[in-house]
Amino acid sequence: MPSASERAYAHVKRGILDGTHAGGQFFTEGEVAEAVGVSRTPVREALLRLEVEGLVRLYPKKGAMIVPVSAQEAQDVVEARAVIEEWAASRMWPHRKEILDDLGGLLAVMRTARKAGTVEDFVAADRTFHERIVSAAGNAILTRQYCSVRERQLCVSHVVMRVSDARMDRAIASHRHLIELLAAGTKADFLAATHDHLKLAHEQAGSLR
Amino acid sequence: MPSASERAYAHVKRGILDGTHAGGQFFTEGEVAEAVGVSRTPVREALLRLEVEGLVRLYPKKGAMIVPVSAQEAQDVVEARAVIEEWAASRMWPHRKEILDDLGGLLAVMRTARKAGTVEDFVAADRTFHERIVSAAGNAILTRQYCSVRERQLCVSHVVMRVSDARMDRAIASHRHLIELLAAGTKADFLAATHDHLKLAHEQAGSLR
DNA sequence: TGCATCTAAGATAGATACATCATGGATACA
DNA sequence: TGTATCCATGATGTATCTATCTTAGATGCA
Repeated sequence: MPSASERAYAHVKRGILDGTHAGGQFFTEGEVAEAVGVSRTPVREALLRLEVEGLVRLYPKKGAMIVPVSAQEAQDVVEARAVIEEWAASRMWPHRKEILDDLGGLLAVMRTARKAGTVEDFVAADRTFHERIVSAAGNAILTRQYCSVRERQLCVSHVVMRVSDARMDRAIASHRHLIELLAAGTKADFLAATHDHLKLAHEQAGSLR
Repeated sequence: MPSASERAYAHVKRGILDGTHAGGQFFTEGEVAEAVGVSRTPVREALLRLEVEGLVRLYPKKGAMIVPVSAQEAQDVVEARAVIEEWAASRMWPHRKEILDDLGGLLAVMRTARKAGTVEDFVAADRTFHERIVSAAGNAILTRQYCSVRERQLCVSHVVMRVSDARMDRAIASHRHLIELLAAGTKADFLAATHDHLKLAHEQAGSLR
């Protein structure tokens, strides 16, 4: 059984990420404590972690606010992704063979999720796909920061758009292309494809404002 | 007067950053609580924040350990810096005039600190110098991550090397050069100079292993 | 001597109690 | 009626207390 503070953490985070609680909304420690069925102490720890991650903002003696997603932030998230992913694409190139199988498996998961219509699974596989590439670049610090950015992007997604079937199809094709290039392409082509892949996300974020 | 939890946070962090407490060292909440003169509750919060930042690692029911700096991590820190700073250099170029005065002031601070031999001030000014450049690129997420990386680099520095007079002189020259390029150089030259500036740090980190 | 087990000390995790502070509304006065 | 002040309410910040868990060391047995 997970600890009380972890349950509180997961509860609040889930509420934010799945869009149940919109940005800008205020809430108190007591509310969370009662909802989760623990005391305020573990809730405080959970909120603290969430603040460091940038999901909530704590106002001393007043309460907690879910950080709203601004148009600016949507852009920032996508740009941060691009900076790290494009660096990673170049850096991981020599190690590409080691993760090809993993990536193929994740692409299969995406296909399955597409057919089953389980958007959650699709998005998760997409995230893992790119995380595998980034972690293959071998820098623990940047990998960690990348994961944090992707998580933040989940909140943004709820504001910006819904994941449509067409979008999933395009994503599948794009990921398949990336795998093909890793398996039997040139480094330059792979970098270009990575860039294009991210440009798509950039344009989508741009549509927010 | 700062809150109890902030005092605890500052106390522990200072101990780690200035090298008083070496990496790998264990300590308990109670020790910190007694040293700072507060109860264990705010200490817990402080340690939690420090764990998220990656400075300490908490072992459930056992205690806290100061994360030791490995050779790998020293490399990772420098590389993370380079990735963000080189991106920032390119991105902030159109806005360079807005921060020139600030940068000049910081260079002056570095010169003063060099003469006075106050290494602390020198290092702080150096950090702020680069943070200004990164924040001028206008991405709040990457700026935040950059600050976190730089902070981590402080721990690394204590392991890798001491800041010598010669090193300070070189740093001052290098920063002056960057300012000159921002004031009246080309973008390409500035990017190249940024790259060189970071390569120096990279080689220093390489000397750790 | 070597190993398994038991026990006691000490640390964290969590709950609860209390102090402090911010805020909104009621009240008194001009 | 408008405004300033006061107070009640409710939230956080901190201290303290209890339960649980980990582990080092003592103890007993082979």
